Amino acid sequence: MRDILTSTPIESCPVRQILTDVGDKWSILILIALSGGPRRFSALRRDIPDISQKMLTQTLRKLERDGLVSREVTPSTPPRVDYDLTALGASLMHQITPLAGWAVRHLDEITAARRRFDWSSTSG
Amino acid sequence: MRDILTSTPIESCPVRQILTDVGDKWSILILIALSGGPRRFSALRRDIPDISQKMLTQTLRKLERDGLVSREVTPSTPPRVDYDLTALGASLMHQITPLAGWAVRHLDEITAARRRFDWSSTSG
DNA sequence: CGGTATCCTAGGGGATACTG
DNA sequence: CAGTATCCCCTAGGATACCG
Repeated sequence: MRDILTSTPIESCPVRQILTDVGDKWSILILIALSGGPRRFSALRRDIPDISQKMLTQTLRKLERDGLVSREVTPSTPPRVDYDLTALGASLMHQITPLAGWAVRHLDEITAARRRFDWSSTSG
Repeated sequence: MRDILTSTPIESCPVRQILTDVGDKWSILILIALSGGPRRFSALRRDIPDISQKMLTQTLRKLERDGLVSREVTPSTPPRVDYDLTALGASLMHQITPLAGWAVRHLDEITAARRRFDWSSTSG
């Protein structure tokens, strides 16, 4: 796998692309929220209480641009916008789920490692 | 899965933790390089040509702190430092590999979606 | 309701120089 | 060789205000 690094320009490493893409502050949270089914803008705001309106819009646009999320506008008054995972987005979440499982199983281990590291830096 | 969002404080969502952790500019690139076997500092610099010395050190420290990477110093002159994946790091990479496969298989699709999005934004 | 537009700041990350 | 230390820039992202 290491040859990915030399065989392709770094910028185009596919793993890196999706990890940095989905690794920003809000993307996965939105994707997780949408994995429960379609959701309106305001519903997403409630799902993720501490996201700002700006970042919700901005991140949704990015995910839409990537083809991971669909956006359907109903031009009523007041307007109504429904977001949903696309097939591509759903298939990505299918990959994320085992990773989520790993994270849950090993979070304690990571936390413990951090404590050890910080402790031995401080005192030893 | 959506209940992760409400059942726990957002900050502690485990998936988010590892994704933002490994989603920074250099982490996966280093982890990928190390998944080929142990590697010296200077070898990693060659593997990832455009990383700065500062960021290589800094990112390695973070990964070490997380318990994903081990660091072994041989105090010779000149000094020698070997980095390697820990068992935890290797098990993480085990989860990343299928994700990498997905990324490779669907990168074209994402790129196409972006072109469509950018095109329809520009022209109508 | 579902957005823009504007302003502003914390910190990620590069370049360069120095050290044991 | 494998790092610190310093400086400096740029952008992700928050707060606030306005709009159809």
